[in-house]
Amino acid sequence: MPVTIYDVAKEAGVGVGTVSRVLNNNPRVSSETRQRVLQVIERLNFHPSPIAQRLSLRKTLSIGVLAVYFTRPSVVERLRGIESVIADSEYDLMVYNVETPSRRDECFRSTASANRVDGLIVISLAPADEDVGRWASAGVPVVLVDTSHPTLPCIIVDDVSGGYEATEHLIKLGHNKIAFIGDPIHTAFNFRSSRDRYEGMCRALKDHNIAFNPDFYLAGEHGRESARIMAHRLLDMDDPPTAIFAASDTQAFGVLQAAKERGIEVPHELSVIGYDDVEMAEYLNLTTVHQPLFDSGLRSVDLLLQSIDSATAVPVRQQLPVHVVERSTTARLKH
Amino acid sequence: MPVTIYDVAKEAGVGVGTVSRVLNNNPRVSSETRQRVLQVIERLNFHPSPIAQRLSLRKTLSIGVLAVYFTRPSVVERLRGIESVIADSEYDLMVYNVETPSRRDECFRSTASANRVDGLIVISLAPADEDVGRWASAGVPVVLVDTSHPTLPCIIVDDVSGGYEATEHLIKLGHNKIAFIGDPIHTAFNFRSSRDRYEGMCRALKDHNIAFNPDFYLAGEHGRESARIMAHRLLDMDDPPTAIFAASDTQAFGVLQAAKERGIEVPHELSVIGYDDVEMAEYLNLTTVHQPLFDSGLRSVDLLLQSIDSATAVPVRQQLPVHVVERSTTARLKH
DNA sequence: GATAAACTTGGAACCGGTTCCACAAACGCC
DNA sequence: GGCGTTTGTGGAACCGGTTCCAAGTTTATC
Repeated sequence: MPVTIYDVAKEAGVGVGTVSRVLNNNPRVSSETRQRVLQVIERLNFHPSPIAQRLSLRKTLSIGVLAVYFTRPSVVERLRGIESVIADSEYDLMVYNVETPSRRDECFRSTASANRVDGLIVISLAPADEDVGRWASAGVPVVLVDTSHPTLPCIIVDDVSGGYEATEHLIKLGHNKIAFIGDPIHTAFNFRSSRDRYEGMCRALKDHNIAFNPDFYLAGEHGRESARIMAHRLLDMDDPPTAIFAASDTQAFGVLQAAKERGIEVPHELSVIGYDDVEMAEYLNLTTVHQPLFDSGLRSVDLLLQSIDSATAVPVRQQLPVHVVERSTTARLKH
Repeated sequence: MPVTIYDVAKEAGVGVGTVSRVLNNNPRVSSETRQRVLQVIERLNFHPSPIAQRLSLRKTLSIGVLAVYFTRPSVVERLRGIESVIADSEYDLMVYNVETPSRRDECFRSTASANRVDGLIVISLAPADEDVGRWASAGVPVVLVDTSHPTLPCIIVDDVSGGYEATEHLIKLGHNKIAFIGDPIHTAFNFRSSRDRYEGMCRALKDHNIAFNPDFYLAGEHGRESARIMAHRLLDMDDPPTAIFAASDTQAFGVLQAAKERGIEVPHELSVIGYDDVEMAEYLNLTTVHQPLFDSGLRSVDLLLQSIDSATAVPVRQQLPVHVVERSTTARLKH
């Protein structure tokens, strides 16, 4: 039923090779023949089958993106960066969302066979050496975003120094009772960012000779609600913190909610700083650590397309800058 | 280099047909042969090429989602519903993001050739008869979400009655100076929802014999910032509205921002109601009209898979329910 | 023990493109 | 006019699966 290259060839009185050459703008076709073929293509409304092209070219013409919780604001922003580059390329974008370890393993495995995707971007998921080996032997180029591996190109931010800067910002405002709210140490996906941000915090405290009260470290399931509850725990203490560093904006929102619920005024009675600088952070005037989310997506595709073309994957480690964006949830304490 | 079905066949000492039958769990293979072939498959680490399968089966095994502004919270939520069903199916998910009319046309056109996608979900974009015709002649099943066409299955909500209910909620609280903030009448993508919600509002006012002040209708580019500015325009009036109905939660957030900037207390001095019930609405305690976003995505895939299987696309018009969620941005006026 | 039916199996044809090779025609050169 | 080169073209082979048909083998039936 659908029109094929053979139909076009027969109708135009030429061979299939010639039609193919016309399609691919190969100069070795006389201009009269080219005209004739183009007219037939137009008349029959012929569109070459992408699948047949893919089989023949041995390329899938699509690149996969493997993301955890792809509806989280920060991930969405990265995806937007990725999409913006892919839309202008010859590639299609396949999205694989991961919400369970088994789904992750399934995705890691299935993308590691030839002819599934021409390249893969993995967001926030740390692949094991075994996974990396499978991709390598299948010849699938991979770029990591917000996670890293010694042999793979990756786009990251320095979460340790982000945590350091956030903390230093609070210290400079005169705080020394600073609490941390973050993700569990052992998550299903082994996320590093919360831990790194915490480490940055510890270093900053140490550099400023501030002792850290271990009770001020709280970790729980990622999410606003969980952070809200943890914040209440902190504020219930006899000697509560005067500032809270949340490992993400989402968690910072939970902290703000808790403060509101108890009538604690932010920032004059409590300073709150987040991390990510998602769109809502600006709206809610949240002081936070900005990281270039959109840009990270954009660059990851650039890197991927490069390593698809060059075939020799050069492991590049691009570290993007972070900086504190001061808004109105942090301030010097009112005495 | 990659292992093919021929390699497996030769290694196992059988024909390719037999290997294929083993792969597809065809019962017409003796169990000894099956065992032998499976062992070879395991040993050679063979994975059938999806592309070759697709060409041979004449199916792409992927379904496309065409979304406008796929990072908008409401769209993300629909996508999540879509993804949750597709992840469990044999299909891959291809995402096409549209931000300009030319990109929309390009996507409409490119998806309408055979062998690109097995089915298509279109979110919030109204296809022209011409587009629908192209899909039909290419035999591509299409399901529409948040938009409709007489000959295509679609998942919608009744925006008119949503607007009606929102307005009635305000009226019952004693408001009769109610303003509307929505999208421009003529958008690049010809969105209907804002207009329909406005129409619902008009009907409710009429049913309650409340005259509508035309100055209370403001339309501008979708977005928080634009809504904020429009809200200021309303509140600058000599006789300003006591309640504002925003055509989306995002716009309602802009209204709340404006109120805050002028020290107007919500809800006692001004009531604000939104539309969509995105996640942030709950956090910000925004009274709004809930529409089942996740569910709309979910159902659209169900419908699509159904019409892929049955081949005879039964035009179904599923109308999902909406209801007002009362939170704390609407209240009776304080005198 | 002959015949039919059921079960297995191999392999060619096919899906719809690309590409390489062979060959013919045109051209330039001496 | 003969010979090498360039240009244009057709078509076979190939990409890696699925499926159908023919044929061989086994089992059931009388």
